[in-house]
Amino acid sequence: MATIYDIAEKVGVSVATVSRVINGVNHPIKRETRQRILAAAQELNYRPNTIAKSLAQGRTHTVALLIPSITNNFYTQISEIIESKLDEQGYNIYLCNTKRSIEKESRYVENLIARRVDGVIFSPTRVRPEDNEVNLDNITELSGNNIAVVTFGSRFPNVSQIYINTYYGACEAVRYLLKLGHRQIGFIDGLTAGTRRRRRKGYLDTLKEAGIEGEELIISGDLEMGGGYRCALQLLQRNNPPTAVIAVNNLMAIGAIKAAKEIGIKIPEDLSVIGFDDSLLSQVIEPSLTVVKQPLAEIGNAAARLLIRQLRGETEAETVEFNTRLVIRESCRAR
Amino acid sequence: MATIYDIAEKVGVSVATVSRVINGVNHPIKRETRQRILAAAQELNYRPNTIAKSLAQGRTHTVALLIPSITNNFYTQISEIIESKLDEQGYNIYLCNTKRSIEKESRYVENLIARRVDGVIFSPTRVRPEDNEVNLDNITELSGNNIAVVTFGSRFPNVSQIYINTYYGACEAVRYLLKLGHRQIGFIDGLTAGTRRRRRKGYLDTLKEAGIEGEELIISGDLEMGGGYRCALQLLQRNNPPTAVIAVNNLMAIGAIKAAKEIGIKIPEDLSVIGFDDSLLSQVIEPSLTVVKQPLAEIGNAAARLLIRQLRGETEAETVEFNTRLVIRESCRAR
DNA sequence: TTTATGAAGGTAACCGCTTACCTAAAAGGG
DNA sequence: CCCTTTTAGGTAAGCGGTTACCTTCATAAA
Repeated sequence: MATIYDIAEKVGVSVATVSRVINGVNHPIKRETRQRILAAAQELNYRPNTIAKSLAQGRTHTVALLIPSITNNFYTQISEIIESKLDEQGYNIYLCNTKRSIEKESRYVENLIARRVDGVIFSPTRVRPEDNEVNLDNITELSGNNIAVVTFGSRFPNVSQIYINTYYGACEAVRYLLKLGHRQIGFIDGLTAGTRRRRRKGYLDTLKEAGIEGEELIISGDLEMGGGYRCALQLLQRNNPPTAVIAVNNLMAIGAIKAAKEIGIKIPEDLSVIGFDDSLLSQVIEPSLTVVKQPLAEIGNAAARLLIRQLRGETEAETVEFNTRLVIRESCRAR
Repeated sequence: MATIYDIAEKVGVSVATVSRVINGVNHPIKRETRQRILAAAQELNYRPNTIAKSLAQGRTHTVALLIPSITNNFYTQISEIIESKLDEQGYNIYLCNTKRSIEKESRYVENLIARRVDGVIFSPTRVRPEDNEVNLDNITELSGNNIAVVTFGSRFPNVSQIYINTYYGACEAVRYLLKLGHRQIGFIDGLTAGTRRRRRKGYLDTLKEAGIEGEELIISGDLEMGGGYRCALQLLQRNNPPTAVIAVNNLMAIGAIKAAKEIGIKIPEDLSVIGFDDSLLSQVIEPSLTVVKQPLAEIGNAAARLLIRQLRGETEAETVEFNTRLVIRESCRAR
């Protein structure tokens, strides 16, 4: 494969001149020389070697997207925006799917440091609340090695991040159900901590304001449809079952609807359901699902923007906060 | 950031020795020296520089996933498998989302050559049938620059590829509908060519065998839900509307169901619907959708396997073929 | 005419690591 | 005891660029 040395030799100039022409740097070059160099490059089918360039310049123009899932609509929507924004700015993206495994996440962090990525957009995984520190280690390792970091989905000190106020989203959902006359409101939580803890808190706080204890109607499952299904079955088979249920993501909400239908509970007549995260699924299921929607496009845009800001050298951490929006469809009814 | 020179100096050995220890190459090293080097590496918080290594070795241990969409379930399912297999083998993955833009695809190909990726898993985009050549250019450019290539979703000569026999999938779908007594079977196609042409051919061939002309019941739209919706409306508002309809992907099938419902056509009583590609959506929609399912996990595994094979030096192109499977749910009925 | 300035290009060190080839001493073999 | 291996390690030339610092003219200004 041709190098700038080959071009230099062919044209009879030095590699410095070739490099300048190829990169269009601000250095005077005779028009004719430039053209001869470009012609030679073409003829030799020259391809710049980004690896060598990265080594020399200490910048790779590569960033990583470190996320818990690439099949979940929430992350794919955000990823699509991020990819498009960063591609525009000349960055390539490493796809790092942690599958909610802390080990894999840590391995990837090591790997990304070794690969000298310029930045990382990171949605950390936590298996248990105590794992907070593990993740902090990963983040401080990255920043400590001079890698720009933007996080979302968790809060960390001194890191640029996107914060989605799902606490109020949960409050709004509960308030809506209270207004519809529900008192027994179940809550289907995830097994892991993370921001979902705040949804649970919003749920509990709002109930308490209304003088209701919610603790015993909380149940946890994995974040998939099956989890929602199983949790709903358990909730609905109590002797004092809820008349409404909130699930922390939309797969679990769908699972809950499925479970209810199967045991003959009509939605929304007998049971109101609210999910988090919007997606086609929520619109396609019958009845269509009322959800607490997170602004995915904005989140993706903001993440890309914060990262680019840092890559340009602005160093102070910035937090961007977004609110959720309750999208009312057909899965809730007054009782 | 510490380099092997720093370690060498600290321990009092040459960089060659350090390099050998760090990489555990097969070269005798005194146990004590090894330990002192490892200790020094630890102390200096040494991180190997993959960039330098790549430059020296001429291999980047990086591959690219070049696909038309990262929000479409079909690609995300496959991508998840590919990521996990290649990660196991020590490869990082560039996420390249072409969004079905030939320009973006070509830009990415240039970029990937410049970045000296070791391989590419490529699902090429074609906007029109004539664009075949454009894509071939991309593929020959890649292989011409000594980059391993595995394609899926299109057929190319002399390239390792996954071939999904959607022709027979389409035939099977049509046969199933014929057996249910349908004669007027509509076909909702995509606007672009690609493998979908084969589905159309399967549809037409099978109808012809049964002595039916299908041409005039073919209609094309974009590959999204809206496209399916609009196409279905047009088909159903003819004066001799179809009693069954096949859509080339599942989003369009869902759109078609939505359209039918809206104009008061009952599914499956008045209209049978079959989609391609399985996903949660197909199961969640009511009635649940009968689909021609493609074996996504197998496709992903095979793609990764074929690529790894090439990365290990086996050069002859290999084609792996998969068949689809008709998953019968509730969206079709005999008439 | 002298001097400063800009145009055009060259030189070579450096980025961090790999690795073919070399050296020297110790161990083993007959 | 001499010769061959093996062990343990060093030397230095790449890999393909970038870029700070020169040099050499030609031109313009004084």
